[in-house]
Order: sequence, then C-alpha cells, then structure tokens
Amino acid sequence: MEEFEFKVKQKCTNNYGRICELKTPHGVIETPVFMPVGTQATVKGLEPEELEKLGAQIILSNTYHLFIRPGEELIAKAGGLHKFMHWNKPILTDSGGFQVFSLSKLRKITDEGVEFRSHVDGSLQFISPEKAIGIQNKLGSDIVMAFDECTHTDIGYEKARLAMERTLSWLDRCYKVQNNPKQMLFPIVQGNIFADLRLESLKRTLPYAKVGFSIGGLSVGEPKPKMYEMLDVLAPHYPENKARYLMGVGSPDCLIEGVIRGIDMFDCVLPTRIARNGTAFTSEGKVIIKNAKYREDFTALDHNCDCPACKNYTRAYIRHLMNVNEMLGAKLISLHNLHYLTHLMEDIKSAIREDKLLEFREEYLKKTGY
RNA sequence: GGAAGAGUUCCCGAGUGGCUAAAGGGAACAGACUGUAAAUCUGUCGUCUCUGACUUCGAUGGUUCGAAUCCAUCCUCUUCCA
Repeated sequence: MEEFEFKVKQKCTNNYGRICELKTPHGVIETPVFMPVGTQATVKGLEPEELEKLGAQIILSNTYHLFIRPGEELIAKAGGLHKFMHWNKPILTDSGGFQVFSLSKLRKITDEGVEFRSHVDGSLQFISPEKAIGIQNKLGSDIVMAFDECTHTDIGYEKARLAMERTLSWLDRCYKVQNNPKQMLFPIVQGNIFADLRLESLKRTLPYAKVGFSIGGLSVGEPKPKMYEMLDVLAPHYPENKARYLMGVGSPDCLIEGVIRGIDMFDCVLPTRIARNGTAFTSEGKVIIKNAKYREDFTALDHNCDCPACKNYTRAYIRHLMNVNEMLGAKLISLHNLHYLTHLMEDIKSAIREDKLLEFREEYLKKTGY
C-alpha cells in the first residue's frame, strides 16, 4: 500500500474543474481544498480542534520560521510537528522559498542557496535546497515543498528566466536528498508572468512531480487577469493524474477562478490576516466590522452561516471586541473566515458534481460582489 | 484671606510676535491586506461656493503692519501658606 496516492474522482465537461482525492500518511484530502496557513506551528488564534470542526483537512506550516524558532531539532525531539502542535491531519510545509521573496531586503541569493539575516535577531542564517529538505524531514510534514526562488512581478524577462533556471537546479538537488517515504516532495513551477517561461518551467518540473506539483510566484502583486492568463496558459498541459497546487491564493473569487482552471489545492494567509484586521468574508460580500454602520447591528456576521462565531455572536459585539482590541474579536472572525472558505470549497464541489461550475461562478460573483 | 501656576482645535498635549488651521499622541471615520517580519499599514480628521476664502487657541478690551504667543481687567481650575 502506497503512502501517497492521487485519484481523480469527477471532472467538469466544459472547464478544468475536478474533484480528486489525495492520500497522505495522515489522512485523505478531498480536493479542491483550501489549506489554512499556520506559519509558526499555529493557525493564529485557533486550536486544532476548532480547525478540524470548521472543516480544515490539511494545514500549512513554514520551514524558515520554524527553523528560526524554535528550531527543527526541538520539534524533532517533541516527536515531530504533528505531535508538537497537536494536529493529527496532514501538514504541508513551505520550504522558505516565499521568504526569499518576502524577506528580500534581508537576504542574498547565490547558486548554493540563500543567506538570510534573521528577522528576529539579525543573525546570519543560510538555507540551501538540501537544508530546506533536511529541516522539513525533521519537522515530519506530509508534503514538503521544493526550495524555490519566488520573484517579484517587475523583475523583467531575463531575471525571471535566471530565477526559473535556479529553481529548476535547486529542485534537482531537493529531489536527490528527499528520501523519506512518509513525505512527498512537491516541485514548484516558476516563470514569473511570461507565458513561455511558465510553459518551459512546467515541462521541466513535471518529471519531478510524483504525486503533485505547485505553481508559485503568482498572486505576488500582479493584476488578477495576469494571474488568470498564466493559469490559462498552463492548464491544457497539466497531466491529469497529478495534484495541482496554486500557492498563496485565497480570495474567494480567485479560488473559484483557480478551480475552473484546473487547480486542486490552495493556501493563503488572507482569511486569517484580514480577520485580525477586522474584515470578514460573507455570503453578501466583504464586511469591515469596524464600520460605524455595524454599531447597533445585532445580527450575525454572515446571515447565511452556521459557524460558532455566527451562531452565537452579533456584528455589534464583534465590532466592539475589535474596537477595544480584545483578542476574541480576531479569533471569531478568523474562525468564520476559514469556515467560510472551507464551505465555499464544498459549494464548489457540489457545483462540479452537478457540472455547473461556470454557472456557480456567475451567480456567486453577482451575489457577493467579489 | 495670601502666594504660585494653568486654561490650545472631540480628548491628552506641543507651541511664547510672522514660516500656525496650529507638532505629536489618542479617539473617530474610511480603506488596504493573497506560499504571514502584519492583532499591521495607509488616508481623512475647524467651516465653506475648497488649488482660494472665512472663523478658531477661557472672556473682553488694548499694543502692533501682524497676536495662540505681549499688556490690562475679568472668569474658571490646580497646588502651597494661613
């Protein structure tokens, strides 16, 4: 019996949407799936039990951040990340490739790897492809990401091409050292916003994709139509029997557009971050809870939601919590937003089963204004 | 009763003759956030017929080309002494 398996269960006829199953050592994931992000071994503000209840199937964590604190050795001593954080379902760890992008002022890239100034104490740290995989081995996540170079949108063709080449050569090194049968390596397609680079990257990346692969370097500042254009370029060339993971995408409209373009997996900090800053996704559009119009609104955050935040509390109360900076406010909205996206994926799956995904998109966008 | 000090735009608070509609906070209001250096950041925040005009710094009167800033009187508050 294989530790990892990927199966397509159902497909749309007039677009690339599909329902699949991804088997991992910690359970089976039904896709399309939204994966909440728990960078520092916690989805900010929520207990694993709460995540499980709201429907999360798999969560993300982060190699760079856990390497900096508390260190992978400590997590290994604790018995691995699952045990350390008390989450017994699948975990995907990002490699630190995104930090190459987001901590760009604090790092220096060479062919060997990336030198970071720790954002915590300024100390010099080094991550190579081999080290990124080594750390992820110690963490014990189910899906490990290749160490890639995620680039800014505006770097131009030549630099984008070099970053793509570097990502491919780093991928080869990751592949060679990733030997843990309980972990699956997902390679990452790069190529910035250039169609030919994207296609070349996909073609040269696929040989390394045993169960699935991901598309990185999108949703990093480029306009949405540009992202969709890249996905449209790639979609006809995906092998059917591999999971496709679009990294860092998570607004409701992008999730639907992604599924239509054949994406199976998504992750994003958006639902939890905007929650902490006071914004909720709802079935009637975005609700910025601090707005004065909600001062005496004693109805639920989302009128069509049965999550604990919506069942038990009012907009006026949550607004009050956010206004006085009480942590329960951020927690309740986080809970709701993740519940919302998880259930959006359920609705998407229903639409796929009925083969009405395009109709679903049209109705959804009209209803919510996203 | 005597002495010292203080009153600034919603609040706290800087400013002691022109560069001041008045620093800086806070509150309020609005917005952003997409593989988390984010419970963060940005904008607005006297009024209007708004690239200009008008009214504001306890009150009134005065000095000056010009006053939140100097002078006089009054009002209010704080602290100290009896």
